[in-house]
Amino acid sequence: MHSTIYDVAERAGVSAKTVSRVINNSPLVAPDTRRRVLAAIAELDFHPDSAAKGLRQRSRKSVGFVIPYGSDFVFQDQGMWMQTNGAHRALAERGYDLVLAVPETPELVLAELNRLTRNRTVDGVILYAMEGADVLLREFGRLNIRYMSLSMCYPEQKNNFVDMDSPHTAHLATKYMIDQGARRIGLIREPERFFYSAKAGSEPGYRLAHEQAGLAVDESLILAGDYSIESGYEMAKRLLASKPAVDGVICVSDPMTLGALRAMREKGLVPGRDIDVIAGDDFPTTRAMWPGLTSIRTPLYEQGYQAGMMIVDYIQSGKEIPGKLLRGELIVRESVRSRSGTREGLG
Amino acid sequence: MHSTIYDVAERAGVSAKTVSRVINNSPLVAPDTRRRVLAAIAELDFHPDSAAKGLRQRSRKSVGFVIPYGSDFVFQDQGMWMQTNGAHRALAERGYDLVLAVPETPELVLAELNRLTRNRTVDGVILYAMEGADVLLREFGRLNIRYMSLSMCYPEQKNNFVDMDSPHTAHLATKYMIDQGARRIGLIREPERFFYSAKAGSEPGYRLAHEQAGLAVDESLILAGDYSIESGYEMAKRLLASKPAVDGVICVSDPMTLGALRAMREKGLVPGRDIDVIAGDDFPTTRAMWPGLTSIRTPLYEQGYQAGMMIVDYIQSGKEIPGKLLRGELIVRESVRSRSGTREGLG
DNA sequence: CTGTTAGCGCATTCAG
DNA sequence: CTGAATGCGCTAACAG
Repeated sequence: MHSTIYDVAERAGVSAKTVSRVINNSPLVAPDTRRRVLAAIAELDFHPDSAAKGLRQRSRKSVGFVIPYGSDFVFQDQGMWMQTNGAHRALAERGYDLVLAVPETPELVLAELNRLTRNRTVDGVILYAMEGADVLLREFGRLNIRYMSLSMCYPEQKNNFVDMDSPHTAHLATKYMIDQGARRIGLIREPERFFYSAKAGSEPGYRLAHEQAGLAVDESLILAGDYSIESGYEMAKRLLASKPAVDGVICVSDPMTLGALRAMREKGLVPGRDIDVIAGDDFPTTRAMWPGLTSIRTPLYEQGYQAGMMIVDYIQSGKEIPGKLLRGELIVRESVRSRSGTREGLG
Repeated sequence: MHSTIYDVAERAGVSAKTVSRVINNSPLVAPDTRRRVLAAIAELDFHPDSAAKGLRQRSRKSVGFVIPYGSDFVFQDQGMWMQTNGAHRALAERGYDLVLAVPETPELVLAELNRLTRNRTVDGVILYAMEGADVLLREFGRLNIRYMSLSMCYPEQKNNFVDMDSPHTAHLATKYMIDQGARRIGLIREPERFFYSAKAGSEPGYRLAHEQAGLAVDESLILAGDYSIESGYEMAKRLLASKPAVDGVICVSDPMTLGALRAMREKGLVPGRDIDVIAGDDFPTTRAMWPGLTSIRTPLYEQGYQAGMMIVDYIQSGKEIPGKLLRGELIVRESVRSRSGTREGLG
């Protein structure tokens, strides 16, 4: 049924080791020999057994993609899928497989990671940041587990992460809204438990923009969501109830934006006409539903891709990789009123 | 660093084989011996090398989840992620890992599958249905590859699939809309290339409901989308331009629904006030954005879960598994006008 | 109930 | 440039 390296060797009239050399692209094979071996491989449709290879080389050529599943936001979040896809692409390019892991509770995370790495199912892991990840990461150091985290997990983390430069994007968004004339801007920011993401999330950027504009920050206008639709709704309701009323809202994720928009709809407020809105992720589905929604576009696919590349670098070099920050961009549409020009609302 | 089965054996004062028996839950071990071995395993934090095990047992205890990547709809589709998650959960429960594969072009699909299975990286695959899958599946038979397809891949497929009972759901939706008074209902259905999904997709259900109501079907009102937002937009534009005008639209997926809603918005039509709409998937994000959107809810997580269970059954029994159809439900909200009662529109 | 022997398929010595 | 011997860590087969 399955042919082995010996079958190929016999057919090509060489030793198994030579076949092995060809498989592994060793330069120490005569061109003609290589050709004969390649032909034999093709004829027999030979595929080297990954388990045997892994046993011998102590590497499975695969990476775990670990998503600690804690709440439903995981399922509501297209971003997760984009990151996964980016990581997969990078790994595939480097010859690694992606093994998905979704521990159901925080307590299971370490056990699952331990299993995957200790039994050599994977050579390393990409870990979605979550509460308590800082503790985990230190444990990894002790256990010698190669990892990359998607988002920073603690303030001093210097290596092995890919995160968004949230302060930068938040600054862009806030500055833009202020420049257009908004004066009381609500911020629905990252959850506390991801707060160390990119050196403290969006808040510093928001504050900086205010400072630069000579505007005081009303602390009650900074609220943390948990990335869910519901939290966006709740936080926006609070913001809309503030006095004096907010004239703009910035949401750092699309699901939260959806919730916020619902709260506005309930009050009869139309984004771009009655209130300013900057949305979070610029997912295709959000774009389609709310034409003209000015958005922060975060390179999520790219984030996953970078993480994939970096974990392979780490695995192959054995050296930790300096963390990387990715910048999003502001996509200007019509949900922020232009006080200087004509008033344009959304249909 | 990593301890082996021999280390454990030595520490427990038994042979390696006995340790092996304990690891594999063989009943042929004295309770006391088992305890001693278990203790040694814990003390050494021993995890049996999956490669060595796989080599010996000719099984990696893993399943490939293959998503042929052809177009962006993959990224727009939260359903994919739900299915993946369902499959992962089932596999985890059965002790299998999930290996993600996303071949970039149709030509690469077979090569990738061949690699994964022939080199024993996976024991079987769950394959997302796509154009040409029927040909692939026959090839699998020849190569003795265990597979489950998400959706039927050809009309006569009897085994190894999990699909939605689309005719049933479409019938539910269409009947409901007719009962509420709609008379010219547009259907934006599955793409041609997935048309064999569930014995010909939604169309039969749509037709049946018309027949039962004594209504003729206007063929020009049945249009195929490609699951993308854009296609929903285009198809809806055509439907809205038909004469006499359609008074209702049924979309079989949420992204297509979003496109359709945009087309309606452009014409100033409000669902539930000026036109009836039944949406496709009932994703959380869609629910949040369009309160009151009457929807078909399809059990996508369940579909993945079933596929996971069934592929393991197939792998372990060696026997093909009869295909399974899952039924969605109709979630009634307010986007279909009730001609009998009061007229209620959407805010 | 437990141990011994052998070998899964490949790649790493170390020789030529 | 090529090959022979050896073993990665584990478990089937076969004893006891």
